[in-house]
Amino acid sequence: MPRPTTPLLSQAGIRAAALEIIDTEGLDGLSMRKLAAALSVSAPALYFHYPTKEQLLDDVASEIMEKVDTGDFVIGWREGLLGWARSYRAALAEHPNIVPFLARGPGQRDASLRRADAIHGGLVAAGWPAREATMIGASTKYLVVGAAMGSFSRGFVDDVQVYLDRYPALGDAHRLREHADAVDRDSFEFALSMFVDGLAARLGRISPSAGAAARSAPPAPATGASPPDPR
Amino acid sequence: MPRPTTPLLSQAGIRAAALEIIDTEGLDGLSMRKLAAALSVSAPALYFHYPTKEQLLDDVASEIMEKVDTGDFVIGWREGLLGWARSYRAALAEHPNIVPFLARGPGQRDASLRRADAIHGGLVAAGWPAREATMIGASTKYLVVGAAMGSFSRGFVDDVQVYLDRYPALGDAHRLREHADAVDRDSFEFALSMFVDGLAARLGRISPSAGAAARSAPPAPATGASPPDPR
DNA sequence: GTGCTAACTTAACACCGTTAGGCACTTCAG
DNA sequence: CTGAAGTGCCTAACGGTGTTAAGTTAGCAC
Repeated sequence: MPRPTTPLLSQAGIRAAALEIIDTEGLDGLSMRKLAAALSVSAPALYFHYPTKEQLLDDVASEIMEKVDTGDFVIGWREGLLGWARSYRAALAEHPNIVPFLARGPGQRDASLRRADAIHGGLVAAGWPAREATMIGASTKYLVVGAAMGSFSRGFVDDVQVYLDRYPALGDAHRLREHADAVDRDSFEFALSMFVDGLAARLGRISPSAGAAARSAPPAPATGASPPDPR
Repeated sequence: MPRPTTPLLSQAGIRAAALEIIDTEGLDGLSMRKLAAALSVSAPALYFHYPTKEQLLDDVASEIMEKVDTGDFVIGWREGLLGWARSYRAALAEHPNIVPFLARGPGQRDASLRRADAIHGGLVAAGWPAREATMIGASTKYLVVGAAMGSFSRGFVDDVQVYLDRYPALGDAHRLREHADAVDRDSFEFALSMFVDGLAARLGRISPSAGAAARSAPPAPATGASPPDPR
């Protein structure tokens, strides 16, 4: 019976169902037919609400990225960078299966640009040259995305392998995954610390006042940290 | 006419053709039928040489990874780490389209383990605690893979966008890609320096002798840097 | 020469994203 | 109150995918 009294589908409902399938069955486990079945509907019905699967995944990805927080830059560049990196990683960790998709999509949405701008502004306000602020943003993203790939999508597990080979006492086979998770979590925090330490030393070199300020209290209130909206 | 006098296919030939398609048409552009056509053969013929497309891609990926070099650890941990990271990134840069696939594949091949072991051994020989050596290896990989994702697969380009928004003089639209490439290359080197600087400072703290040695000349010849073959 | 295996062929299966066309229901114009 | 328009679903179908099954013939061992 076509055309039901009250609509069966909505964009939000479709996104939610899609994300659930991705979480439980992986990215490859999501097909339009399976998604439709989960919503008790025929596959083509979805195309009335989303023009394409790609578009749907884009929206799901954006929804996930909304949990990324760049607010800590008002405290200081160090805090801002750490807060951003950790919330970014946490967002990806909640839905590891979608990470491979994120690696393709342009992600050029407004929200994405706004975040990039907050980061850039926060760094420049703290005394970083604009060019280096760009590179710091890119570098941090490399760490997060790289960690997400390594940890969640099960690729590149050789480090863990070697680790376990070397300490067989820890290597009860059935605990491999949780050990791998722990190693990855620690490695991410380790990388982040080393990177930020390197940054702090450099900032002290190129802008001693800003470097010193960051080492004790936050610098002058970060007004002017929000440049004009890009685009 | 089945069963030709001289075999038409070989694993190496199939891999080469597959990589060429991936390079020119992208990862999605590779289908078994198209690959077969490029080799003037019917699609099922490929299955006589490779049990599955996944397996074929795995082999192609391994071939690419063979150019990764971990030899510089005999000079010192810093040189070893930098050499590894750069050759790793270079290998991925040569075939950017396959990077998204690398993010899934287990890569638990022997060669991969041997590399991980060389890295671990080189770091430990230089005075790093085993646990931290593991994390350094993982961290470096995060940087390389994250950079590969950001640069090559065109995802996450917002940084470049903001950069260009801020310096419109540089932003001749037709040069966007080359600017993006430059920003990414610089950002990778920047991230690597900051990370290694942070590491050097830490090593100086936890093992002053090793830290000092690394700052001047290489330490004692790195014999004992090659632990038993894992697995 | 007979039989066995290797290396291909064509046909076909089940699935995929997506489009075309039909049908019942709601909404609004006159 | 009637009729037209449009909405939200349906089934059928297209061209594509990875992969399997079954058939055919060349080369080789005995």
